[in-house]
Amino acid sequence: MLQRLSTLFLRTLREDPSDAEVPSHRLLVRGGYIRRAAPGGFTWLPLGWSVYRNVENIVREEMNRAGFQEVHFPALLPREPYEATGRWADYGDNLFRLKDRRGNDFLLAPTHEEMFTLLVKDLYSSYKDLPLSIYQIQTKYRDEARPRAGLLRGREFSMKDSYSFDIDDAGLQRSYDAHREAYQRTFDRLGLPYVIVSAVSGAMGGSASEEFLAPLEVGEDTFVRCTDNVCGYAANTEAVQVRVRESLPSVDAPAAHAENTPNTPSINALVSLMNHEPGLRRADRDWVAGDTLKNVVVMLRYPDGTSQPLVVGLPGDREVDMKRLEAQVSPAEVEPFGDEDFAKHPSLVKGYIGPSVLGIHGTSGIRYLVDPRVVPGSRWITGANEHGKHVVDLVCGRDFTPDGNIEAAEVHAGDPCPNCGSALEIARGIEIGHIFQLGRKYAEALGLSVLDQNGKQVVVTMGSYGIGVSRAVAAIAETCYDDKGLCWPREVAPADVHVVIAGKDEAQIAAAESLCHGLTGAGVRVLLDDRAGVSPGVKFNDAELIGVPTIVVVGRGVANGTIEVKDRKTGVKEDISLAGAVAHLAALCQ
RNA sequence: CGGGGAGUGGCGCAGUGGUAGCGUUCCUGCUUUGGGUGCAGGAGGUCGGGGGUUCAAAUCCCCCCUCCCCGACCA
Repeated sequence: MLQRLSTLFLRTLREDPSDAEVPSHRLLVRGGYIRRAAPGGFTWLPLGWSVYRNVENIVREEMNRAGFQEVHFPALLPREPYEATGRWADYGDNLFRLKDRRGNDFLLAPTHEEMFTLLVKDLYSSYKDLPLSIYQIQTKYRDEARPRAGLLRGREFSMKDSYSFDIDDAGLQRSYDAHREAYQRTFDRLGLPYVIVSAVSGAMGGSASEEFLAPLEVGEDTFVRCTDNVCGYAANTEAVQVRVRESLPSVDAPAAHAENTPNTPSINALVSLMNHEPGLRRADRDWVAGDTLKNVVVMLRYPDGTSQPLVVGLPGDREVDMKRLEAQVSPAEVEPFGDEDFAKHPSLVKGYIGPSVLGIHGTSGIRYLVDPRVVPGSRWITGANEHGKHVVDLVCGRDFTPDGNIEAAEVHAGDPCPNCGSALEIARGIEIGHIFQLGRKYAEALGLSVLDQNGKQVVVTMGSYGIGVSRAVAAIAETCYDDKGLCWPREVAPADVHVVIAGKDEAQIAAAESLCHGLTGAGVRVLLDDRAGVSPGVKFNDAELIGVPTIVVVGRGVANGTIEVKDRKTGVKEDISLAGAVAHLAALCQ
């Protein structure tokens, strides 16, 4: 393959586009790979499309290698299947909806669980047909509230989505493991570093799920992992399970007693007062925020329009993490509890809410879920449900009983690893893949079952697995660039070798042409900068911006029978003889 | 959706009521040819959209759209 810059549909930019912030967006636009075409939508130019296809092909090859078969669905789909699974409502504003000329509802698919389930139902009806894993590489549509960062979060993007179908849970586990392995191979080939983290399944439903995150600061996901990888634990913050003892040994705490604590609607004010008031001071040490039990009220809004209050109790040194809370209450959305809501619930005294009125059996009737650190036997200072008063020595299990636990408290760096107890660290990552054990949710909703060996109908159990293909292009760019431009791994690069003709000397041009002819004959993909009247400086800069892994300069060395070979990533240059150049470069490119 | 910033030629920017400018890109000619050559001439803009105020609006007022950042949202 030989592409000539003299005719390539390309214009590089001399300056960074002002609306691009993250490196991948900035450099892909500047290098002439993509152009913004719509809010959250991009046009791929020849160089970009070439990289995109390389990535797509690697994904495809690895799926095929694992024995998964490719199919292809429309992106434009009718409402009914999504109605059957409840996702027409659950997806909310994020779903692109439209009507045909008869007024029938359609959607642009955000993902295809329903259609795959129906397709298998359409064709298969026996356990003998299973297991089955099929996939597609398709354009997906999600009406994101805020598209951002170029290709990293668009409203139209390309995704490889696979679905597995098994007769039982053991089969699902095998299919899941097969996908997990295929994903590891895929990301290894793409040159993408990744961390596999435990995740929550969110709107997808189902049980076990893991995310593949490329650990990069520009990523939108926050995850924790065991510092120095002591035990290998890693999880999305949403999925972190706090490790606590079941209960504390029964303490000989005095009976709970209410105290006057005027003007202490905040934890800080309360702790400060408790430490300064002689009658309230603690003998052995100062009170700290972690001694208090903070009760946060929120309103849960469900997709059907109903709403319901919830109180989350947690140690006063932590805030509620909205992402973690929403992951727990999904598909409900969390809204702040406003003054008018307080007016409707007079038993809740803002700033002084305590457990005695909470719980579905309490006077307020509001569900009360607590952080797992609030274990039976733990002792707290908390609101007395009276303005300016708090209760001290309130013991969980003795003086109050919550309705249950909830993982909604912030995770802090240094918190103990749930697995081994060593400190956790917090990092950011780009979600490049996600694998789910869906279970039977979709098969049940859409009636996908097969006959087993005994002639009995068995509901099929499913998994779903996604790789963001267009996002992977951006993620790869993010992992490999410098102040001069992009720097692609060879397998995804738009070419293997970028040949620059440095001078206008006939001998140089002839040498470059002959070299390129030899290279393409050897199966090397070549980009040739044969632009006449363009100064060498411009060509060098463009070559570095475009980021092909090997740059060859055919210039004044030709007089001595040599050319220069430069590694884009390391910057290492070496002069090699023109005579052996094809063999040398072909070996370099494998 | 909340907070902040911004929309002027392909790209980067100036322009606070009076003839739309600069740099770059692009075209022509000469020049230069190993790190974004130099000179000269030229092309390219309904100033995000709509309404309003005014003799006159890129500029002032109102509404909307879009982009960027933070948060919320988000397989």
